[in-house]
Amino acid sequence: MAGVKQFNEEEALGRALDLFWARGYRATSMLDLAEATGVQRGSLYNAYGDKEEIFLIVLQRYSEAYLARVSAAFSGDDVAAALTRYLDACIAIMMAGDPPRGCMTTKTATDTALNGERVHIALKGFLDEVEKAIAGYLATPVFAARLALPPAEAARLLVTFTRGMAVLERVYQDEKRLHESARSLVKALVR
Amino acid sequence: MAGVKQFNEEEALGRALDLFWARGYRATSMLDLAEATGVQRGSLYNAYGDKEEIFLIVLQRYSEAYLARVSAAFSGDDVAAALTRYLDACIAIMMAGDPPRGCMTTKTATDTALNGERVHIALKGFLDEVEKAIAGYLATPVFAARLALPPAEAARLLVTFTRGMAVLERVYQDEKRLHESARSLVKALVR
DNA sequence: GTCAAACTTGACAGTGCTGTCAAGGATGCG
DNA sequence: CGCATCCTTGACAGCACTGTCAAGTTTGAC
Repeated sequence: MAGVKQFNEEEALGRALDLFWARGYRATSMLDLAEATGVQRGSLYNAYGDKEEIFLIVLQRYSEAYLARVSAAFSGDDVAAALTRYLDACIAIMMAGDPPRGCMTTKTATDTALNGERVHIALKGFLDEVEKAIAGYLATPVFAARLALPPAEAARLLVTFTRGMAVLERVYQDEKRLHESARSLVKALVR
Repeated sequence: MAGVKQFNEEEALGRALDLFWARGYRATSMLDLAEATGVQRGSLYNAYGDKEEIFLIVLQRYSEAYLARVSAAFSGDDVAAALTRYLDACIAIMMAGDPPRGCMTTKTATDTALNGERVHIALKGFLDEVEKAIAGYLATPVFAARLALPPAEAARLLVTFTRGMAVLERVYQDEKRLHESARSLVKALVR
């Protein structure tokens, strides 16, 4: 039972993501991770050093998947439809799981901010990327023409708003309510 | 040193509020509260039962102060100015302290949601009240006439957006950025 | 003055988490 | 085959927090 890595790293990191997602960074202990992945605590320390390192790896995967969904939403030439698709995707991401797991980055961001400098920087990087991606899509002339705001402002507003939805999801756990708010935002944003 | 309550309850609860505000519900321990208030841990258990009880009392005070600021913002007959005052007040509340303490209810709401059933219900009640109050002010004809959305929708959107600002405050700690986003929202919301 | 009630204090047991380490076993290279 | 290397495992020390409690002290009512 030793000599070479005994566990499937892909699978273990996937399970670690699920756990961080469900509980947030701080509320997840190494023991939790060990149980969820089936890998002994000592092995995790040996392989990754500490919880922060595991989280950073896992956030990278999360980020890639998230950006892919953002990209998928901004297709076609109807801004309102694209924005609605994007916001609905955000809602779907948060409402997945039983109980719904919410938004991993929002949970972590509000986890007293000082979770560790590197985690904080990684979160900032994630939001920067999302905002930049959205701003890029919205700058398409066919989209920009119908927006009530310049693309960059609209992108920032959307990022802020989706974080707000993540908070309200935690409080109300009411998917319908989130969709309604999302539609309101689209109405206000599209001329 | 006994027989009758030795500590100033007003002052102790005020300090408890400061601590919950700075750290969030979960990250604040009874020991922290004891140190901050100068009241022994045992005395706190004796007087209030447990942390949840203290938090509920303290949230009530917070809520009253918050609603008073909301009310103050919605004066005059210029919607854009009123909304800007409200959002600026939210920002001011979050940026106070050194380091800035952020938004207490947002921190607590995202603290893994299951902080305790009563805390959860109290948070819901707080947001309901804020939304209701804003919707009431926005329903004033002079305000409603210039909104891009019905008052109820606008109120819900504002609540969601301010929660989002609370998250971004944690991530970027950039007051200017928050004011800019706030101005964007006002632009989108006022016709 | 007496006494029950109320408050304070320090201590204790129990739990859970972290980070480290030594011992032991498997592996693959030379 | 021999051996250094790498991984696993269980254990340990240390720390922080919770909730409870008994003992002691003060108070106010009678």
